[in-house]
Amino acid sequence: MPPPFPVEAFPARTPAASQIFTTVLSHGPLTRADVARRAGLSAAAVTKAVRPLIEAGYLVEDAVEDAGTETRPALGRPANLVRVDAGRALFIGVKITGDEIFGVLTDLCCRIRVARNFPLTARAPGAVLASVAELAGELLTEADGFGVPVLGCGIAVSGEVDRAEGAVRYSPFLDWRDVPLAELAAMTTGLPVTVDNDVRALTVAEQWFGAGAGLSDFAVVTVGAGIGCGLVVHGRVVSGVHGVAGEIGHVVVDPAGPPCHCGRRGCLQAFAGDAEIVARVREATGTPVTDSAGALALAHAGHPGAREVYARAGEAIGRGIATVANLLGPERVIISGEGLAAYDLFAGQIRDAFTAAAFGSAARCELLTRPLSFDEWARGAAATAIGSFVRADR
Amino acid sequence: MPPPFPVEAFPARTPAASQIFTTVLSHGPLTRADVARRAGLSAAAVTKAVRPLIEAGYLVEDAVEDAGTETRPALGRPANLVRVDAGRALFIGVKITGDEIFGVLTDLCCRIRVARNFPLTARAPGAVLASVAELAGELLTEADGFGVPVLGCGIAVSGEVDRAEGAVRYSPFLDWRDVPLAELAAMTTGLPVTVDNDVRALTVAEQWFGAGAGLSDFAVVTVGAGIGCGLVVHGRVVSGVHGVAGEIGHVVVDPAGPPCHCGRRGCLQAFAGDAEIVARVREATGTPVTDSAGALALAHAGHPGAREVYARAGEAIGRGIATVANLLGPERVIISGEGLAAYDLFAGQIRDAFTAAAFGSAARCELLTRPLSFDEWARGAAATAIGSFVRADR
DNA sequence: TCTCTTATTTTCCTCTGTCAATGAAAGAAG
DNA sequence: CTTCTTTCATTGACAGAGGAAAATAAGAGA
Repeated sequence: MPPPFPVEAFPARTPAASQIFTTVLSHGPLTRADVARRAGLSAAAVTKAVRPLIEAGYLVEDAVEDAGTETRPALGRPANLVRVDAGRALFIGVKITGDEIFGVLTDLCCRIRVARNFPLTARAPGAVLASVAELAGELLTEADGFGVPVLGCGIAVSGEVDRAEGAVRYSPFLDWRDVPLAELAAMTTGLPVTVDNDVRALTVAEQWFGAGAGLSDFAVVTVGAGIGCGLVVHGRVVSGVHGVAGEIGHVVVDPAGPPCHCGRRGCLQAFAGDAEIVARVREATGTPVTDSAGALALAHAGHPGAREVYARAGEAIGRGIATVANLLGPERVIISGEGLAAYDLFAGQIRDAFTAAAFGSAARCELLTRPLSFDEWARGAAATAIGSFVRADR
Repeated sequence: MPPPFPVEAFPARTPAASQIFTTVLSHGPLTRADVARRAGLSAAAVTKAVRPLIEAGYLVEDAVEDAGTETRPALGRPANLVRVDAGRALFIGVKITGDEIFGVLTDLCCRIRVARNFPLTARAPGAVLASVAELAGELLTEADGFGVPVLGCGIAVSGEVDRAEGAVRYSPFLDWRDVPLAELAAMTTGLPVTVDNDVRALTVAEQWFGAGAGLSDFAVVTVGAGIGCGLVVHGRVVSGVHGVAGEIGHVVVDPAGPPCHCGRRGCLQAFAGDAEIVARVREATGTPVTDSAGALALAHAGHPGAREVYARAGEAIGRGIATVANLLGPERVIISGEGLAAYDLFAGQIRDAFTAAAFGSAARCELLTRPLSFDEWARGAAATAIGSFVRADR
């Protein structure tokens, strides 16, 4: 969405410059020669593209200090490392849930500097927007202390989101339909705003700054209140033609399984969603647990019924991941989300079910876990803002 | 794979030229202005790129004859249509199955001109290669009659195929592992050879010449001996990092379902594979049917048990398609394959199951059926060869 | 100091695709 | 019948992106 007033622009007009910057951003300090190799460009092109980025302060050249002698080859001229100046700019990321909003202030390398969260009392777009504006305002005040500009704001919402248009098409949790959130938020915050689906935002963060860096094909599976999945295919996040993609939560794992709130039976969600696990533990143990912590405690205490519930959840998750792997053949699947608190309880089942259901070479896909605090969702939103900033016009 | 001797090269060095040619190839005769709009280029670029292609005979300019007055706007200079000269070159496509090989000779627009098939008696690479050489030889002889050169050969094999390397990594039906088929076949046929997975080849054919033309995201689901799926995401066919993708056949639809030859239970394949349907019809009706035709006849005769088998197959297919739609959000799913002979028996179930299991806007994905003769598999292989020829070095 | 090796920069140079101007070929208006 | 208007197509000048090769830089070792 166009910002309401002129904002500093990223000085990378050519595709090569964007590519070079993102290479440095994702792969830490690199020599120019390395950048050239990774990006498939000539050394000359790198030199030319890097100069304006250094002049603008987005990149810095480290002195030849051999920070890690072991990596430097003995021969030849010592290389100069180029890296992103993380402190050059700040970004705001906001994750909106049905009853709370989380905000973070990050640097250019998407490291969290400040985190804030508010309860959300009303869900009407206007009310939420006011909360977002207040949160952003607080973060902007914090940002003043850093003496560098805030260059963008990302907002993550679950549901169907049209990132290009900056509109929330449908959000069940907020009960929104076709809300032009980017435009509205840009108006109230005075920043360029990027709106994206929450799981996709997290996927972008992994792609640029996490375990997906440098991979052309990977998936992120989030386990928590819902089961989500973000996909990167051919190096690009999959959004789906209609804004829906990665809906793994309602893939039917077992038609005879427990009923799901979506009306069907045996959805992955019904096996492994937070609330569903709690309900299932309650049934299985007869103990009136009311939240994940309670269910978790019961299972950790060794209650066989509770453990069984987690085991079945793990099995369902593993099978869901295998489905993704069979369909897309990703290089890696990153398992993440708040639900990982219970990881020890279903890690084995996830792996076993995955291995059993993965077909042929799809089984060579690597499974990786990455615990996730709730702030990281907001960080994902910030990552989308950084992405928008860096490649403003394509 | 590099051809063993110099072959005519496609005169399109720049990305724009390739793009322009493929636009004309996929979208029939177009005016230059239309091409420019579709390809997002300037009219000048189109004029310049088209000239050498016309000179080389790959494109022709139709006279201003208003073949379809209704489409022509009343105002302005009449446009000249540019189209591909289908007869400018020929290509060979070969599909290898476990017991037969199918070959076609197609023109540049991938229309079948000649079709041939051989039984396959031995499956060792050497023996198969000899058959392929013989088949290609016959087709080359036929090609002589057309007076235009054969510019490439595509070979489609089921299993894991590394198209870039031209190698068959693993083919269960042929019991091959790491066979450098492209290189070998190039040697024996004297043509540039492209090797790809059979379902992906079919998907390429749809993408360039069929119902997927112009779509950036779609899927092809084939129903036949096996259940396959080819995916196009972001305008590119998905191959998977390890050469496996679209393995929908062994997605578990119902853990309590019938056993599958892969060792699990309730795979989509176990519900809807040809042989599995026949077996299930036999069980359900007690009639010793031995092939699809028999099973089909029984169902068409109204035998309730047989109909039920087809209905369950349709349900499983619909659920599999919904899984694809939920994960990738394609614009269209093309249902194809020999199994469509039974389409009337499970069309309703496919649609119902799809609608029930598709999540939110994913349900807006269009389902399209396209009956498929067996020669079309070979045509798919030819399409990959045309693709390789047209964008030889990107 | 000289040589060897690799990194980086500089200096052309090619080459692609755009821009703006111009020519063409209709039908419409007068 | 002439002149306008509109859209298609072509041309030539041009910007500017990225490559190749040569020049320069900076250490290690002889």
